[in-house]
Amino acid sequence: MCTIQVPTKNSKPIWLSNPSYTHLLSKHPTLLSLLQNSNSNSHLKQIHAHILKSHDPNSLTALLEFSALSDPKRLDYAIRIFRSLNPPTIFAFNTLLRSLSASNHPHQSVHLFLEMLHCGIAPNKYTYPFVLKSFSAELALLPGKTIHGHAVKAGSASDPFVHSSLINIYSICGEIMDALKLFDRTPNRDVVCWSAMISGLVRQGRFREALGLFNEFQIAGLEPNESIMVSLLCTSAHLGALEQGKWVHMYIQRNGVHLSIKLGTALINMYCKCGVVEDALKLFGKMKRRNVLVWTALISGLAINGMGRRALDMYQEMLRAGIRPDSVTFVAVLTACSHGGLVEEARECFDAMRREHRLIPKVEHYGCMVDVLGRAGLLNEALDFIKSMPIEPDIVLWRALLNACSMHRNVEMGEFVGKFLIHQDPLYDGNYILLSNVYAQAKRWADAIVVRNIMKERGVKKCPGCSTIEFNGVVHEFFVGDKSDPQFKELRPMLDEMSRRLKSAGYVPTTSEVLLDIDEDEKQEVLCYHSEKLAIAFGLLNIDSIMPIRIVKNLRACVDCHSATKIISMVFDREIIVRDRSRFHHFKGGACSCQDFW
DNA sequence: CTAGGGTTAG
Repeated sequence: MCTIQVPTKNSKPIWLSNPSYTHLLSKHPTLLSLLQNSNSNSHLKQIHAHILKSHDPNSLTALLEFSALSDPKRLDYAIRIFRSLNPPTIFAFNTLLRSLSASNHPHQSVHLFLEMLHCGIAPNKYTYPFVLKSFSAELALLPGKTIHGHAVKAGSASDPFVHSSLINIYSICGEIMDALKLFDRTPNRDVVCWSAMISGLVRQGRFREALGLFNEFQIAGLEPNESIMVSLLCTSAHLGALEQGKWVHMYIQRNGVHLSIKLGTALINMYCKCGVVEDALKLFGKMKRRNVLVWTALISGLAINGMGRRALDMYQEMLRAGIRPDSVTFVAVLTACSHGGLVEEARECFDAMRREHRLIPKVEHYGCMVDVLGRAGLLNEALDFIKSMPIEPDIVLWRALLNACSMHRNVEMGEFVGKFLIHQDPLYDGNYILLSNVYAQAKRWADAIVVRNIMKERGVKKCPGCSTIEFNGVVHEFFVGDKSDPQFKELRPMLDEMSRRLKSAGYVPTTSEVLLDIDEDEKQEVLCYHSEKLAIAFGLLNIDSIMPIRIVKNLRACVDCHSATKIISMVFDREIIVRDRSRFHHFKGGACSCQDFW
């Protein structure tokens, strides 16, 4: 006799919210009655025993499906049931492949797929999406291509699900051209096919192309689904294109789109990355469910907007709300500390991460700590910290130290770290620039020039400064010293006006970072044409005077642009918000939100 | 039984 414990009133039927389980259970009403209110493994075993006695293969498959999909921990159990099937059905194979594709070890799919072929069972249109999903997770391009070939031969490649899965794996593996080729050849593109392609472009950082494709999508008269909206928000966040991000938000509101947790996270992230923290907070307040990703997006958003203290408060609130922080949360929390100069708080968080939250710090967490210590000027301590690390420091971490050396004008350490980094990563321009800055700040011009020459000899090009500004829904781009730009003529009077007003406000250009072997006047001239200043001039000329001027640039803010922008915000009485490659600067009334600490 | 999407150090 098999005894099944009667479920109590309070036990939660957790899987009933998941459509696949309801589907499964509806096919097997007996199982439904037994499993509906039970979530314990002993029940599972009892039911298993019961089914074995009844010799009902259908029930056994149903139990396999239940074990494979209800909880990742039950996958082993599912495999044991699978092994008892002789021969396993295509459905059993698919179910296990489906479970593996969502598990932490998707690579096992390949063995199962081969076993399937070995058993003489032909994969069907359900098999391919699962296998491809597993391979995507592993970035396994070649196996993916093999599966592609299989699907073509089997006549399944034109199935819309298989087709989208193929577009997805090619773009995840960086083979955008192949993904586009498939996309172009799609006969009746459904929305998911578009969304696979758009998200593929976004994933590869090809934001302009993604926007272009979305434009085509709209022309085709289709309505975006949630995935496309998330991809668009991600694009807006990367480009700092607030207008476009707001458009998506308006679309959501106008069409009564359900604000899912993913969509909410994407919106919060977009507002933070566009420098509009208030709107991010407003949205956060409206969200009914908040998981660790939502909280982390907000904490990191506050951090990059110079609200380190507020970010830490948020983190405490998250703990009080019973949400467990993950490894990414700690990156955000430590970033908040580093941008806010909160050294002690950072140390506490770093310790709490291990002790209280049982998370092993990864290289990025050590990197954050080096950044915290380095920015605070504790360079020797930062170096000792690196020496005591139980894992190998990476290039990014060393670069944080070099950056700190440059900030705090420590030539000895800067020279050592800079040379080491150039040796490690000779093709990266940033290392040369930082080292030559370190020399220039110490007025060691000859050394600075040597570094620049080595860079030139090796054909390493300095990434040109570029600033963008959104106006009337169009993103305008300005490059450093780009006098050939037709807009430059129009900007000229405003640039002169800026110069005049800056001078009368007592502004003195900071030329220590200009390395060219030229005289002081020329250096000042070079600084005037930094892309950021061109964009500000454009903003002052075109953007409505009650609106803040929002600029996104590709490099870190240079010292001169930073001090000049502070004064411009005062003498022109304009709020100027600049996003540099790692954080925000909110300039207002002559001061910056970063408190000159970036 | 199937495809797509959210947070991450400088």
